[in-house]
Amino acid sequence: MSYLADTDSAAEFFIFKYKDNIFREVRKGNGKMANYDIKHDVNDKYSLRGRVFQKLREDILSGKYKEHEELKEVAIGEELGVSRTPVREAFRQLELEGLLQIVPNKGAYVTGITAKDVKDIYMIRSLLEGLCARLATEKITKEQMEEMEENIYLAEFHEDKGHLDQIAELDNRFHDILYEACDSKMLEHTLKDFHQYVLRVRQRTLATNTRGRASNEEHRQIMEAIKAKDADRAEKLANQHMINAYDNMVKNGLKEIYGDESGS
Amino acid sequence: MSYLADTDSAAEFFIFKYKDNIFREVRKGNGKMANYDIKHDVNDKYSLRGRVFQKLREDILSGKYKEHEELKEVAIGEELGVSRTPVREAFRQLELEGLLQIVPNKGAYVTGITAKDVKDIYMIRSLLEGLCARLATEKITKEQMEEMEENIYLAEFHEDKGHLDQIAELDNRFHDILYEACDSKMLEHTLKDFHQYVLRVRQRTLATNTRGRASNEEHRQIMEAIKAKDADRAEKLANQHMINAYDNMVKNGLKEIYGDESGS
DNA sequence: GCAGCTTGGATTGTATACAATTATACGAGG
DNA sequence: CCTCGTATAATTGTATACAATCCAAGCTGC
Repeated sequence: MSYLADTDSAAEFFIFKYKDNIFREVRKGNGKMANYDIKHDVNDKYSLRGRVFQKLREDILSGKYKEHEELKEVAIGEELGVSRTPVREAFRQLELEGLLQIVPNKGAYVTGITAKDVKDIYMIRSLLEGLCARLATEKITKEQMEEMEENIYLAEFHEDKGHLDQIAELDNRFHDILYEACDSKMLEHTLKDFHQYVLRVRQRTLATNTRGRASNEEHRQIMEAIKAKDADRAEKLANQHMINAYDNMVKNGLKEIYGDESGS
Repeated sequence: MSYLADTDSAAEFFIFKYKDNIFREVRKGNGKMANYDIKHDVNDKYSLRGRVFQKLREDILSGKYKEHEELKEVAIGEELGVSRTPVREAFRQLELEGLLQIVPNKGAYVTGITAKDVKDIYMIRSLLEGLCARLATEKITKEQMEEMEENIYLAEFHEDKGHLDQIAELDNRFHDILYEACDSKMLEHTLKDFHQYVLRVRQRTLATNTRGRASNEEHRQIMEAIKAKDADRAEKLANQHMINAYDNMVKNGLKEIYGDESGS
C-alpha cells in the first residue's frame, strides 16, 4: 500500500504568473481555492517526486531515519510504491536542503546535526529574525497583525490546558506569520529553511520544555513592539527571543543528545 | 550498443582526452559532430550529473541563459551529449540553488532576480558578513590570514594595472576566505549561496564599476580589524562593506536593468 | 600467513521506453 | 470575427533496462 496516496486527486489546478512569480492555483473538491507559490513550495503535492521529497523530509526531521543512516533508492522506492527515478530526484533535492549527503557511486546518508550546527543556526536566526521583525514593523498587514494576536491568545489558552502539540504548532505558526509579514521572499525563504532545520532538534527537547509560557510572553512583546511601530525594540526582542530559545535548549540537554562539538 | 541501434535521433558518443581535458564526442544521426569539454569537475568529475550541474550553473551565472528563459531537457541533453536523466537531476539541484524555477509538468525557467531581491540579499548579507567577520576574528588560521593579506596586496596590484577580471576574482576570493575563516559550515554555506546569487547581477554592473579601489581598501580595514582581534570593529566594517557595495550597485543603474520593484 | 588478484553481488549511474500533461493549431459553430 | 472544443505535437513525469562502480569474500601464489 502506497504511503503516497493522493488524498484529493480530484483537485483541479492551473498555473499563472503574477509579478514574475509563478503560482499554481488549486481548486479543491469543496470549491475552495488556494494559491501556492511554487517557487518556494518544494512540497509539490502533485508529483511523485514532490511527495517522495516531502515524505522523506518529514521522516528525517521527525527522526524516523537516524543520523548517518544510509538510504537506499530501491528500499525507499518499494516502501513508497514508486520507482527509483522520483526517489533519486528527491534525494538530489534533499541533498541541497542539507538533509542528505550523497556520495557518488556509494549512497545517500542522513546528515548529522552537531551541537555546533545548532548553535550556529540560532546565532544566524537571531540576527535574521531581528531583521525580519524590523521589516515587519513597516510591512505587516492588518490581517497578519490580527492572526498574530489571535495566535498569542490561543497559545495562552493551550498553555493553561497543557496541550503540548497545539503549543508547538502555534509557536511555529507565530514565526511563520512573522516571516510572511516582513514582505521579503528572500528573508522568508531563508528563515523558513533554518526553522525547518532545527525542528528535528526541537522535537526532542520539547517534551521536557518548560519554556512555553515564557516564549509566548516574548511573542507578545514582539507583537506589541510591532504594533507600536517600534522597529528597534521589535528587532532587539526578536534577537533575544532566539538567544533565549537556544539557551533553554542547551539547558534541556542538547549536548547529551548530539554530543558536544561546540567546545572548541 | 544495441540500445542505440534503432532510432537515428539517438546519438553515438565516446569519451577522449586531449591535453588533459576530457571531451565527449557526439555523432548524431545526421552525421553532425560536436565536442564538449566536460571537465569542470573539481566536485564530481566522474558523474555526468555533476558536470551537467556545473556547466549549467556556470552558463546561468555567466548570462548565457537569460532570465526567465526556458531550459528544455532534451535540448540541454543533446547539447551536452547526455540523456535526460542526468539533466533532470541537475535541474533539481539548480532549483534548490535558486538558479532555476521548475514548474511541474511545464518546464524549468532561469530564475529572475528583481531589484527588491537584490536589496534584500544585501540587507541579509550585511548582517551575516558582519557575524562572519566577528567569528573569523576568533577562528581564523594563520594560513587564512596570510592568504587574505596576499589577496589584498594582489588586488591593489591588479587595480593599478586595470585588470578587471582579476580584480573581480580576487574580490570573490576575499569573501570566500572570510566565509571559510568563520569556522561555521552553516554560515559559510548560507553566505556562499547568497554570494552566488548576486554574482549574476554584479557581472553586469562590474564593467562600469569604479569601486574597485574603495572596495579593496575596505577589505584591508576588515582584515586589519581581524588581525587586531577587534571583533566589534570587524563586524561593523563588514556590515558597512555590504551596504556600500549595494549603494554603489544602485548608483550604477541596478534599477534600469532589473526594473524597480523595490519601491514596494 | 598474507598480499594481491579475482569474482560476484549489491548499489548507484545513465539511457531509453512509455505514460501523463500541457501547449498549439485548426476547424466547427455561433 | 470570435469562441470553444478537439486533435495533435511537444514536453515533462515515471518506470525499467542496462552499465559502471564499489565492496567484501574467497582464491591464488609465494
